[in-house]
Amino acid sequence: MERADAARNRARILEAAAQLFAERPPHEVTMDDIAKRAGVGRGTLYRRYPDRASIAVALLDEHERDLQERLLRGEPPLGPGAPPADRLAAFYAAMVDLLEGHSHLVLGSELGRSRFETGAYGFWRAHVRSLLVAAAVPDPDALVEILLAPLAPEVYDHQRTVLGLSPRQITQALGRLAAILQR
Amino acid sequence: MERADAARNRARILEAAAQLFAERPPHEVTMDDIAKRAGVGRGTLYRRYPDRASIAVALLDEHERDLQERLLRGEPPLGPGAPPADRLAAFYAAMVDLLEGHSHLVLGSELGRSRFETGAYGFWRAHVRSLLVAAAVPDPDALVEILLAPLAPEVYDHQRTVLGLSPRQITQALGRLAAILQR
DNA sequence: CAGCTATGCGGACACGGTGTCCACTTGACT
DNA sequence: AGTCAAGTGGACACCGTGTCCGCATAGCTG
Repeated sequence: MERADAARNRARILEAAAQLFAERPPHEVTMDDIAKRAGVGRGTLYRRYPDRASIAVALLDEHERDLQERLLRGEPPLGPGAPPADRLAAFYAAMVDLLEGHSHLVLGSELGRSRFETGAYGFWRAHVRSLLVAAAVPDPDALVEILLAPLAPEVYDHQRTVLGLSPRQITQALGRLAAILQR
Repeated sequence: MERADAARNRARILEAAAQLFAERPPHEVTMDDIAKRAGVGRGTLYRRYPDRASIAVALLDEHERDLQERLLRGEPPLGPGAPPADRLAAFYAAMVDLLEGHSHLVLGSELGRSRFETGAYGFWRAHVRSLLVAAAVPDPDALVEILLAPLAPEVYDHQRTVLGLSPRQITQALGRLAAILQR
């Protein structure tokens, strides 16, 4: 049972963090900044969010839930019903949308390798693995991570920012990757 | 023109760093540790290597040079002469060897996104891009990063350590990826 | 409405790593 | 041997982190 002031502060913290991640590169946002902006003490901040990553994860949570829902019960080709290759391509397209809209948040998480331990990643992994199984690919476990690797926020950011690729180009290239499942 | 003591100290620093990266996770190795182990002051260390990443890059340099040489002038399928798909598969296999042998170094670099700025990455990129061009793939620029993404040290480490995959399994899965070029 | 309790708050604090700076040393050239 | 610039090393100040504990207050109870 969460107290009213606790709930209010959590909302403040998340909003402050969202603002800060939007206006600066993530490694320049300190826990102190977030606490200050939220009008909250350090102790209060650390009580719920032990580090920057957990804040960004919380921020992304709703968007991820939404996509998860569409993967499980949405219309094909994203949802069930379409051939695995098409569903994978649709998944890639949806992830590009998500990265595009919230890349600074995802990047804010600075997850690095701990990215693999988030619940969301586990879900993507399970989803893609099921597509691989449906497509009768040998050794699906080995291929899953490889197919998810291009969705790493750092990779996407580099493609967009440094190389100047458009979301559309990236989506199409990923679509070519998804075609692997067609054999 | 480098003075004799400077050269000696550089060698010491690199050896100390190699030892430390081999015996501990990278984020537990501080610049101070490296300086201590090398028997060198902090100032001396920072003079050449402004951060941990640059040390790891220096350590990896020779191995990368070696692979670059084999890509340019070695026997097919790694070197020139074989079909693009085969050369890409061979490149993947060689990279898995490199990651397997020196993963703690690569990880030590903690490159994160700055990984894309290293000279070695630029070389991999140019190489794979040339294979894509040779295979007449549309929009090679968009596909290059995607094909290199699975070689990110974090991804490889996760596959090996957490998922318990063997280098052979990973190589084979990457080989399946390389088959994209066959159409 | 008053009293109670435990949950939550917040700022002070100690710690550890980073990077800089400058007085001193030492190698290389004359 | 003398000169001087390159190189050295450790002290120092700074910053971010995470913890801890006295205090406030929300929410329950009678």
